[in-house]
Parts: sequence; C-alpha cells; structure tokens
Amino acid sequence: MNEPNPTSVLSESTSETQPSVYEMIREDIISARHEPNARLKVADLAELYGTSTNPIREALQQLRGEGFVVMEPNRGARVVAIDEDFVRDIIEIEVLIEPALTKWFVSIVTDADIAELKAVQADIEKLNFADPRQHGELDTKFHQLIYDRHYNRHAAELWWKHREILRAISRRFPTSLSRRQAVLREHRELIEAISAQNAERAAAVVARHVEGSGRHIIEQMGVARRVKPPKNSI
Amino acid sequence: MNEPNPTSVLSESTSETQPSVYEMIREDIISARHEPNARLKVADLAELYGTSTNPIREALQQLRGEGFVVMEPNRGARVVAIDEDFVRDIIEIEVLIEPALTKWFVSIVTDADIAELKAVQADIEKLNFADPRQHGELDTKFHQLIYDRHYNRHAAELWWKHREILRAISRRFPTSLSRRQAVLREHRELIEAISAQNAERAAAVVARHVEGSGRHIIEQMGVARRVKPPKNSI
DNA sequence: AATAATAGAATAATGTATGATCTATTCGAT
DNA sequence: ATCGAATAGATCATACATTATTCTATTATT
Repeated sequence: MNEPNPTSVLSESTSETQPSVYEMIREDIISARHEPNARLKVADLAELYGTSTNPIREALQQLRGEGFVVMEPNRGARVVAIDEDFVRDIIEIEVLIEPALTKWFVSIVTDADIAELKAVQADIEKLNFADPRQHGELDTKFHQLIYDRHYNRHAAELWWKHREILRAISRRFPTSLSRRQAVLREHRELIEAISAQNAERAAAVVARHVEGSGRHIIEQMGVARRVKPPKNSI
Repeated sequence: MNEPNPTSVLSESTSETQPSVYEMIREDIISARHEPNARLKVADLAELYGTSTNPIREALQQLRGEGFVVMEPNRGARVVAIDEDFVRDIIEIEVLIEPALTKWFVSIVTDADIAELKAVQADIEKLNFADPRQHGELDTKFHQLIYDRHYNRHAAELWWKHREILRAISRRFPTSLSRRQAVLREHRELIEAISAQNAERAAAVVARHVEGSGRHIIEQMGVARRVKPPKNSI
C-alpha cells in the first residue's frame, strides 16, 4: 500500500518512500533547477544525486520517453526546450481533452464533489495569488478533482503530464491582474455549470479557461524573451 | 543526414543504420512477438538481442516512458496489457485529436495533396484487403498524408504512437466485410470533403472513421477473448 | 601573414562485464 | 496453513573498453 507506482505518474503524492532518481530529476526539470536546454551529463548527475551512472542513464531514458528530455545519438541528453510553440502544442491538445473529460465529470458528479470543488475554490480566492507556488498547487487540485477519477486513464495521465509542464513554466512568470480575475471568474462559472448539470456549458468554460491560460503563458514567455536574450542558444 | 533521430518517433523509415535495441524491442512488442502481458526479463532480452543488460534496461525504461511496457518496482517489466479498455481509451483521444488535425489540413491542402490522397486510396481499393499487413501500411500512409505536416508536432506524434499500437492490434484480427466497406466509403467521403474545402464535414467523417475503427477492433478483441481464454492471466 | 586543414588530446557517451545487495516468489519442513 | 530457507531476478555499484564529438595546437597552403 505504501509502494510508489512509477508507472502511473498520477499517484505520486501518496508515496512515503524516498523519491527515486527518476522522480528527482523529473522534479528538478519541472521546477527548472535544470534549465531548459541544459545538458544533462550522466557523470554530473550521478554525483549530484549520489548514485552510480547506471540509474541516471535509465532515468534519462524514461524521461526521454515521456518527452521531458531530448537525446541525440552520442551527444547525450538535454532538458527539452520549452518555447512558445511547445506550449501552444500542448495547450491545443488540452483544449480538446479537458472539455471532454469535464463533460463526463458532469454526468457523474455528486453533491460531495461540488462541495469539495467549492472548498478548494474558496481556498484559492482566500489565497488570492499571494503565493504563486501555493496557488499552483490549489489550482491543480481544483482541476484534479474533475479529471482524476475519469475512466480514461490515458487521457487523465496525458492531462497530468501536460499540467505539470505548464505548472512548471507558470511558476517562473507573474500572473497578470486581468488573468487572475479571469481565472477566478472561470472557476466560478465552471462550478456553476457543473452544479446545473450543464455539460456543454461546462465544457465550453473549460475550453476557454485552458485557452486563456495558454495565451497568458505564451504572452509572458514573449515578454521574458524580449527582456533578457536567451543564454542557452545552441 | 543519415543519422537516425530516436527522439522523434515519426522519422524512422529513413534510417539506414541498424536498428537500436530500443527499436527492436519496440517493434517486437508492436508486432506481438512479445505477447501482451509477457514478462520482459533483462537477462533473456540481453541474450535475445545480443547485447549486455545495460542497453536493455535503458530501452525498457524508454518504452515505459512511452507506455509500451509497465514496470513494477523489483518485479521488472511486462508488455503492456492491451485490452478493450486500453483501445477504448486511445480511441477516445484520437476521436478528439484527428478531427482537429484534419480541419487544419483542409485549410492548407493543395491539388497535389489531394492527388496523392487519391492515389493511395486507389492502391487501397486495388489491394482490397488481400494482404492485411500491406493494407495496414497503405491505410497508415493515407492518414499520414493528412497529419504528418501538421505544425503541432506533439499532436502528430501522439497520433503516430496511437496509430502504431492500433495497427499492431488490428494485424492480429480479421477485418469484417462490413468494416471493409465502411473504411473505403469513409475514405472516399473524406477525400470529397477535403476537396470541397469543407473542414467541418471532413472532421465529422474522420471522427466517425476513428470511432468505427475502434469499435471494430474492440468487437474483434471480444470475439477472440471468448474463443480462447487468456493464457497470460496474472 | 592569414586562413584552412589536420592531428591529437580531452570530454563524454555508449557498451560490456562482474559482483553485491535487495526483493519477491517458490518450495520444503514443521 | 505457516514459517523459513532457497532461488530467481531486479537493482545498483564499479571498472573498464570503445567510440564519437569537441577543442586545441600544429602544420600546410595560398
């Protein structure tokens, strides 16, 4: 019961054992401790994480399979370059998937679920973006309530993977005031649509929510890029 | 120019170098030479592919990241169990993604593209399902013409990954006569809609096409399961 | 002299080999 | 049926060989 389940990316939080090398590297990529485009040298990582090179290489291969690192033959691994195109791509996929997941949620939602959604939303509003990191966690929790129980594990895991990437990026940028307002408003609209059993409207709200989030991230990336030129050029 | 590009799954066919261990294991999983649910013991595979255990383990980790194998801590790797739920899950995702990809294709399609589509379709009709393997290749080529140039590489690669899995499964089952007719009809409808620049209709046809394909596979799986009971039970 | 070509060293990826340790499962004895 | 030893196999550490890439210094050419 206390075993980690490295196959499923979703159920990490319940683990009690110390994180595996894979989890640590992954976390360090997501939180940008390994910067985008940075080379990941096996020897360095082995020393950094206090293991031999063997587990490092395996972790990197797994991360490559998941799309977090890219590898070139005989030239090793790099953290995937997360640029505007990258974000646009996964947002476009999410705009398709999340509304579909939401529709199904509407069809099975209970009073308890809605109460929980409202509780998380209350936390979000109380926090009011004071701590970006904590906001990110609450926001993730909010949407996870909707997606996590879906029968389509593939879709749910895809969402989760994309979510973590986006969360990692967002953490590096400020959230504009207008975007903050939109987030709160859309969450409220979503709860309302779900309560009203209006699947179509809920789906539409989610689509707008995801799209807005993506647009905001891409805009922030553009701003940042214009301010400081890239230091990780090829 | 003649380097393989193991990061991108799409561009394998151009490679001249001998396939990597990863590619071989992957191919053997997809073509069911490694049966679903089969244990993948590192030592056995090392002998089978004529390498040491190290590359094997790395290949397995990558395949795990891509979802082709599942791993349990201290219990090694298994070929992912491809059951009806699995197929349903990825079909549901494809029903969302493929119409979206198709819509964009309609917006950029040229006469040459349509001619190529018609040529492949002619080959398909001429073959008339005589050789399942060859039909699978032609059918893949047909859809690849539509998806492969899409700017959203994430979505295209997701399609390709799903495609290969489905192709591998299909190869194991016969295609019913009614399904054959539907495939030909839907392809023709699709070409027509694309020629007419009718993105919505093209998208609708594709959605129907994918859904029908999924339903057919799932039905065939059910038939097969009822005939011979599973020999790889846990 | 300036530039291009080349050789060689340094760096690092990739592959092999082997032993140690840990875990899960099997099998036998109680 | 339960316990404990035996076994299989995964996991990890280590060392080393091989190969590809990158950088530098030397040589060659114009």
